[in-house]
Amino acid sequence: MNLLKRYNPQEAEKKWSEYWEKEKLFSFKPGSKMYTIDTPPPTISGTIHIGHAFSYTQTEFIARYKRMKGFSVFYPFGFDDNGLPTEKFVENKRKIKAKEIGREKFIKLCLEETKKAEEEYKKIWKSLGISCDWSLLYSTISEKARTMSQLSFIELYEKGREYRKQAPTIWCPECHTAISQVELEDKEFNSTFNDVLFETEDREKIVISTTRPELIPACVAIMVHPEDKKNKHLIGKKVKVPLMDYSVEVIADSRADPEKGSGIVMTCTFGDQADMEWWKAYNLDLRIIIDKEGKLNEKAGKFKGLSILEARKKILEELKEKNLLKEQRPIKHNVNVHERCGTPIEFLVTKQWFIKYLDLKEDFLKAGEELNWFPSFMKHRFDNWIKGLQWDWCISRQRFYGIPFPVWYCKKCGEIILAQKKDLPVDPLKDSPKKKCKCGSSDFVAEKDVLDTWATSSLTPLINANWKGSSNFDKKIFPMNLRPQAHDIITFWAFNTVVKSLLHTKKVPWKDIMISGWGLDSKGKKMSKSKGNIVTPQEIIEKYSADALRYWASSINLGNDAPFQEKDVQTGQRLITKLWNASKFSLMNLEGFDGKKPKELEVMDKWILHKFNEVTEKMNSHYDVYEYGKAKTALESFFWNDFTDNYLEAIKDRIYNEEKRGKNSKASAQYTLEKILLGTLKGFAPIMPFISEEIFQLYFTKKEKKKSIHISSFPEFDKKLVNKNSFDSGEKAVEIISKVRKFKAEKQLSMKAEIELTLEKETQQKIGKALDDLKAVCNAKITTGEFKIKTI
RNA sequence: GGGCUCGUAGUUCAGUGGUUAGAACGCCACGUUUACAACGUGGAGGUCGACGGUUCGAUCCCGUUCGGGCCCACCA
Repeated sequence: MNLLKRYNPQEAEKKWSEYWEKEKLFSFKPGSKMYTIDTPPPTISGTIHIGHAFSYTQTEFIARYKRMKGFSVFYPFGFDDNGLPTEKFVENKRKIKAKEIGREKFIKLCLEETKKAEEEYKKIWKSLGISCDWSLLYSTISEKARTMSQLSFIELYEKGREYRKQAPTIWCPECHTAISQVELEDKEFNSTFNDVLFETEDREKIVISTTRPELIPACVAIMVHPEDKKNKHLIGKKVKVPLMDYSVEVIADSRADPEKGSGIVMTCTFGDQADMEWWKAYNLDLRIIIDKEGKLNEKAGKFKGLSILEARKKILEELKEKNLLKEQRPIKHNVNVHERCGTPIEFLVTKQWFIKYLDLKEDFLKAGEELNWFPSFMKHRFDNWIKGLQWDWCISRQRFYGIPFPVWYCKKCGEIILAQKKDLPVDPLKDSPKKKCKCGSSDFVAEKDVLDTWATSSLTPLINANWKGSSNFDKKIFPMNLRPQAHDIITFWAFNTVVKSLLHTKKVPWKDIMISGWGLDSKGKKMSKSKGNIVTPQEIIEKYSADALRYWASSINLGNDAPFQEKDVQTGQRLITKLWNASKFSLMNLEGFDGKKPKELEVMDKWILHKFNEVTEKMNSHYDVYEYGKAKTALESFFWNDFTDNYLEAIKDRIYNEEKRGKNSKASAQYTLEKILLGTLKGFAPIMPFISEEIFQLYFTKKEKKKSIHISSFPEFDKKLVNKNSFDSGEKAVEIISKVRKFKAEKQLSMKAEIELTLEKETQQKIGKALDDLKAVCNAKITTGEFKIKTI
């Protein structure tokens, strides 16, 4: 036993990590008692920070706890390695543009780079001690995921849930690509509100205020509120669009706010979401004047070729010249921009694939009811999102690196041709349909779009359950016990997974959903490369240890965000040192102990067993509702305050002075020490797996007949250990000890200094046989009388 | 504007309808004690964001309000 050595976390963590892998400790074996986890696949975007370590270790605490509770834990790992974030990562890393080097070459590079990045991610996750089964690794671009994602597409098409339609898309003119709503953010701009004069067919001048005069050539209607006294006489009239030679109709719609500007709105295709709703609702003309490069096209007449900002300037000049610009007021307003480049987005109309689901809102809300939410209030976000849904799910993206649609179109008749299920996965650009079209033609056009990555990542429970279409999959794995994830993607990942699961299996995908917060920088701000405030897990692991980092992550209540403070990691490191030292003391004094329970246990021993039993009960009930932080706090406080500060001090006399105190009293201490140390290590094992394994392996492997603490059994509450009398005696003794310590500290005495301690008869009776331990700890002579402490 | 959430010691956070509101870090004093100076013992430090209400009693429950955060909507 090498107990004199100081604990070296770097060495030990590497050693145990390799050991666990070699022993295949965490490999999943299906059994009768299973616990299945739908692990979030991190997006491959090149940046890993401490926030990732924060949320992934929280799942990990649960996985390790459940394993020790005897569950066969299904804990796969995955990567979300396609889609725009990955494309951007590869473009930046290789300093290329996807459009410039072409589809095929770009995909090749993406596959290369994601493979490299994944190895890096894997290394970090392993160094964190994440106990997933790496043989279950999945990736959303893998053949299996491509097959299932395409299968999902085909099945939903067959169910009549999918349609393809010309529709407005969010478009970034800077990046020349369609983007999704998730990729938008708000940015405040200084702008001007321009009062422009329009003229009705009967020569009435009306004022319309706009921040986007360049969209005047895209005007397709004018809206006023039906109850607007000032303006309702305009309804149904034709209005000439300034600078243009066409007219539009005035329509009544309650979404026009009479109090805003002049109360009259110009509807363009498209300036914002409201325009789209109006366009849809009134079947308006389509006048798209902005092209994919962000320039005005021929529909803008003489403004063709100008960029958006040039056109704005030019049109305002002309309006001024013609006296059609009544007033300009500076305003500040928020505009949706693309998060990657900060460019205000535009809406273009393109053909897209959709999943129809607005009719299923009630079912989705019901599904939310069926799930157990931890913490419960997170469910509100899910409900709130569903209630606010207004659009079907657009699942097509005009990108290169993603899962292709298994779809061709007949050149002759336009028929949609789907791939055969048995041929999946297919790449329509390389493969061809096996049969001729109904019309007899075999001339096809491949669908070039790729699927939204959420359309695939929403299948993770099905991918992991080896779903094969219809309801054919491993019912032991699906539905899963737990979906762990952070709160920012409740509306995306959690919601989309519920959608797909209901559509394919009519079941909710999990029993429980555990929502974690974010790990933030020390000021409580999100970590990002551009802000330069990233702290990586690697640097913290190197400087301290993975256990200490995990300690920090365990100290936050479920669902809360956590600013990263190095001092919290230091506290974890201190706990590790304390555990090592306390174990060193214990193991040194367990040498020669025969492991047998002595006939009678001493009072202080029964006291600590009782206390640990209480802690055990708490830990179990906290873990069962995913409150790992509370479990850790309970154990930590027991370990530090009761076990090391009081118990270890109390038994020293019995251990060191066997001849004076008797053989039984030493054996009693040893028996208890062994029990409590083992229990404490097990309790800490899910949070700090390395230090607990290190100490376990020094002494307990043979005793427990387990090759690792992580497959030993978690402490359980034991009725037999409840002992109210000994508990009361012990508490009283500890109370007196702390009074004595205070006395000595105030008198500036050494803790070893001898004193005379006067205790009332009643107190002495209450403390009972623990009085001998107390005497030794306090180095006191006991006399009887009114409570008093005196130096000698 | 809507939903949720947070506001407690210098800092980061626990916590409960009921004596005197806790921990860690930091600070101060003392102590070398055979697990631990990578430490121990003790101490100082709070109007529980503000205002009302319910209650015998509110940091906790209810209402209003102020301030921070997240999500959504708006952004003519």
